[in-house]
Amino acid sequence: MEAQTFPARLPAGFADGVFPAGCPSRTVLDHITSKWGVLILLALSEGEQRWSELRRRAEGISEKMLAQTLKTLESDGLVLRHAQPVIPPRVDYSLTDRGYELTALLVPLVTWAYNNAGEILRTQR
Amino acid sequence: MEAQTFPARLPAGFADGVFPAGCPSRTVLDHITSKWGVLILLALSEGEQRWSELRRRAEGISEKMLAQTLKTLESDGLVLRHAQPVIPPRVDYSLTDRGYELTALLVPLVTWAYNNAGEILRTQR
DNA sequence: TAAGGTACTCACCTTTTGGTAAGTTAGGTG
DNA sequence: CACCTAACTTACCAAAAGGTGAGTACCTTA
Repeated sequence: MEAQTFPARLPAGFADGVFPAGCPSRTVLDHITSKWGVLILLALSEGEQRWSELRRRAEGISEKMLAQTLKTLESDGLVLRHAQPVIPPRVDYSLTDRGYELTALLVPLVTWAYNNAGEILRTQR
Repeated sequence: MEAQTFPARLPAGFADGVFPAGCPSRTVLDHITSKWGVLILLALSEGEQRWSELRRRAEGISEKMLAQTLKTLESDGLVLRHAQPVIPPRVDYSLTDRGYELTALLVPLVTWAYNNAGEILRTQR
């Protein structure tokens, strides 16, 4: 009764059970699990949207953080920025294929948080 | 061609596409997507572990953050703390059922990050 | 009697994160 | 000619996160 089996298994790279400090996946994980990153990715999972629309959806985000978050996600190849040279400016943001791949995993997580948040906070001491 | 269908759908509570600022799920989401929270949950998904073992696995974590993270996860009902009254002290940490439910969703996400991190960072600019 | 082992806590300080408010761009509109 | 609009950028400041090193408990072993 040594090797118990659990439902979900970590990738082989973590076979020793250690999550190395300098591992590139830490950086990426930080981006995609950041407070605002999650919300923006989720919003975009519903389709292409403009800057102002994203601002509205991720309630409470500042312009600074929206800009910063979008830049990070874009440079990670998760979000596509399509700027039209019109005045006033119009910029549409959407997910790349990689972004869709990711939100497919992110949505269940957020859904779980949404469904369980009530009971979790209610039963705190 | 108005209502495009995407692979993953958000819960009905977000039907308007807005993620409210005061929503309880934001708090829970912050806990479970926190830098150290993810790592601890993942480590525990491999089975019960002692304090010192968790410290080793979540490489780079300080004792302060380990204590803080474990307290948060425990009060969220995700982690179980089992202290044995021996000297020197021995404390075992494990996942609750709710914790396992969560890691089942978390593991695929981290696996994705692990598999894609290399290419994401390589193709930056 | 002194040192060792484990799981912490605390005070203090640094670093990072994030908010606020103002400024920028340039053509279209009154 | 002044103002509007949308999508930003910048400087400055406040708040939060996080690291460091010391201290604690207490029984066991040398």
